[in-house]
Amino acid sequence: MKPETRKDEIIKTAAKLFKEKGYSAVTMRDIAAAMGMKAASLYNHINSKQEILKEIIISLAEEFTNEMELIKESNNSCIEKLKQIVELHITITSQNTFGMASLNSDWMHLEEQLDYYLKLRINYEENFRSVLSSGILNKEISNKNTEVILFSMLSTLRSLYIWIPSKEDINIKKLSEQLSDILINGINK
Amino acid sequence: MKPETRKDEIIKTAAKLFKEKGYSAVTMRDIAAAMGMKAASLYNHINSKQEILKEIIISLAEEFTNEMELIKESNNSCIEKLKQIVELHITITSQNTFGMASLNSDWMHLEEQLDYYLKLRINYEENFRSVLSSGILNKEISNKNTEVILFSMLSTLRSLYIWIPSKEDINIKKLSEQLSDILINGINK
DNA sequence: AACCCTAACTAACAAGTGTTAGTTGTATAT
DNA sequence: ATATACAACTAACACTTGTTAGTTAGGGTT
Repeated sequence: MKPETRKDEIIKTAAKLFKEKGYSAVTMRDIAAAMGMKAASLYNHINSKQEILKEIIISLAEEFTNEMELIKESNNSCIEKLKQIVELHITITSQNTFGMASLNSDWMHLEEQLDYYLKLRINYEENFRSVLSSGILNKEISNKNTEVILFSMLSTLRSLYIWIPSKEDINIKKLSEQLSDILINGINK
Repeated sequence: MKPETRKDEIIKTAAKLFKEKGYSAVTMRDIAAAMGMKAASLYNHINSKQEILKEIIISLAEEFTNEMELIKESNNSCIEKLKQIVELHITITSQNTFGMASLNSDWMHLEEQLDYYLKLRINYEENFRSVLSSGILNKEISNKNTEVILFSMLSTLRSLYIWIPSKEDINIKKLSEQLSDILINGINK
């Protein structure tokens, strides 16, 4: 829609570098070099290094929070909701693999926004947990340890950013079905 | 067995800090303060910051490599081998959660040892993949996309270090069975 | 008593860090 | 033609970084 501003380009470039080495190991001079300019020039477009991290992480976290809310409130079965959560992760991750790396690995370097991020994260996990719990309650989901299930599914979904880029031209629908199938039905014959 | 040297203490302390903020964000002064000494004093026991990282990561990587080799060469069924891999991860992770954080998040900051680490890692993944493949071949494992299965299981196992510390006094055998069950049989009723 | 080893210290360095101030060239609007 | 805004620049800052050199105190061995 709206054209990409110079600020957007900086954030995108930074996210790429953050994915490779992590927020702390990337310097403003690294980002500037990748943009073909000098470090000081970055400050014509952004206010601080910290702001870059915030922009990357918070927008993604809010996107997850909002979409999760929609899924949770829908009238679908719990299994169906789980499938939608899987697709949600695959969709967002394939659109922004670099940002997802920061979201998962560099959130602890947020400063002012750390509490807000943690709030969103906890909220997301609680909604995820409640989908699982009600699925167990109404016998859609086998009565195994909810926390272990939650941990296992979330671990896989959160790691997608490491794995997705290596797959050239991913088919979101197909990958989503394959992964849902494995997470829900396992691999046993 | 052998008593813990001062060097071991430093490595352990460093690993704890690395888990919280990552290798790059932890300074030698941070490590020294956590040890109750000055940064320069650390160099009576270690040669460099890089050496600390190497000690943490390489010993763990070699442990995984060796154990995986044993599992692979055994005469157990593939499903049984998968269960042993799950238990391997849980055992090592619960013994050294801090080190596992570095292994998973800070390996890219290895310098001289990076190539060696990558060799071990690739070898490990190939052995894992071969267990899955032969399981599919002899119909123990359903014929789903091997790469998606590998990714999903590895993601969960590699994330254990984030999750295990919160469980007070874990029962390795029990957790191992629960997790294997979920990874192999899924959650469907 | 003389020695050495260990393990801490203080002081300092050279390089690198995020960031600010002030300047300059260029395109657009008046 | 003149003014304005944008987006780059150079130079520099105060601080932090990993690391080295040299010193000191204590305990064990000769």
